[in-house]
Amino acid sequence: MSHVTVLTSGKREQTKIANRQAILVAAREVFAELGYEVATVRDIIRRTGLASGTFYNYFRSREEVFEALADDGAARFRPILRACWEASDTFDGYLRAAIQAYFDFLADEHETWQVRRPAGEKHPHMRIQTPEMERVFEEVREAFSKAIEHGGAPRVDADYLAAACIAIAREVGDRMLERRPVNTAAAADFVVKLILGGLPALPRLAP
Amino acid sequence: MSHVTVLTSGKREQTKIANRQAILVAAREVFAELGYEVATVRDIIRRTGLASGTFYNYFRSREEVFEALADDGAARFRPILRACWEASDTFDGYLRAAIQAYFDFLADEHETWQVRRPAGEKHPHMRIQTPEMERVFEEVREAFSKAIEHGGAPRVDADYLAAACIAIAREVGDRMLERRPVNTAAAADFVVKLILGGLPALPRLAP
DNA sequence: ACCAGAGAGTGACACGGCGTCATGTTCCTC
DNA sequence: GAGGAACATGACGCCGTGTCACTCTCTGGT
Repeated sequence: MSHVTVLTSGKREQTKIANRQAILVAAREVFAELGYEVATVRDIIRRTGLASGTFYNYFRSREEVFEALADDGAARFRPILRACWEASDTFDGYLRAAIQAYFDFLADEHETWQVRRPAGEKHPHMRIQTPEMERVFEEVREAFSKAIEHGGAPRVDADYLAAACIAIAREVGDRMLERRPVNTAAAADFVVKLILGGLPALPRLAP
Repeated sequence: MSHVTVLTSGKREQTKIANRQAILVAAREVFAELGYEVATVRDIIRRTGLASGTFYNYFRSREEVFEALADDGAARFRPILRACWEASDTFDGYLRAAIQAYFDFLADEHETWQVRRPAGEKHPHMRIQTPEMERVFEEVREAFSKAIEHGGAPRVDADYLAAACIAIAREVGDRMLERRPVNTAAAADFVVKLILGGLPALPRLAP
């Protein structure tokens, strides 16, 4: 019998991971099928086949599972965003790459999951405020701040600007998904031009 | 005894109106104090002193009361928006007036109600999709379309543009409310310049 | 003035979801 | 292999939900 123990490969650990995953998968399906508002913790539990108490070993509430799913989305997008930053040498280039990447990501997630969204329903795609989503916001704001410092952009209110950019991307992104065919390039072009066009016109901060 | 009967002044009608109003007021308070997610229909009922069955004579669910409140907000804002349109003779003027009006409206509502919003919590301020909110969107889109027709703005995608403008106003508006002091003029200036600056750079549609 | 009936208010009730906890089971450590 | 820690289990008490049979009050017609 070998004493070789791969890190976190005890049977205990594995079922723990498996259970958590099972709950997340079930929750994703349930939210997609019933809609977030209607779905209950019991619906999720039933689909996993676990006992009700087990659920509460992993999440405190339906809300918390939802956030975990949302956080997961943001966490998957963040490295992409980071890559855009590292691959770009100008502010314009970064912005264009980031927006395009976001729209592609959105379109991809959308068709992977086939979210039926009952009219203005909550869905865990970057819309809710989670720690990971907060980091995405920070990253965008930082990118803008750096661009300002290095003269790649005028001295404007980076906080408002980041908020505005994310808001535009979210909203136009949503509308993009409702058009047929889904055209991420056109949407990205629209958003990028709006932002880059508006940037020079923005009120300047005192230095 | 006079036979003069003011329209809809039967006792029946009056209590009906009063009850509906009582429920809305109670709901507003409960949502503000507990947050939308946590509040229950029972909380609202208890505050009104009515019987539980009565609530369901007026609204089908907690969600429906919430929408009524949200709709109310949009309904109060719409005439303001309309007035901005009628008072302006240029597209720029309309946009500036509308954004400024929205931010003033937002600041006013915010302090009237003293909404404590438990971190990313839903609140019935123009965020949720209601019939009245849909009409606001339509109105903005129409204003843009008309401006395009009359040559006051380039031939761009009015749908994306309206979505983008509303998104920016919402998001920057929210951040504005979190700064001290609340400066609606500065926020409006930011948003207006961003949009008007970006407008000429937007991709044109085929005529 | 009166009455019949419509329309609204009432709250007990059956149902089901919620989160907990005492108990059982499984794996890990020594 | 024994002891114990960690986790799974599901019955349970609690509470919110939406309904419905019943009551009461207002109204319109005679």
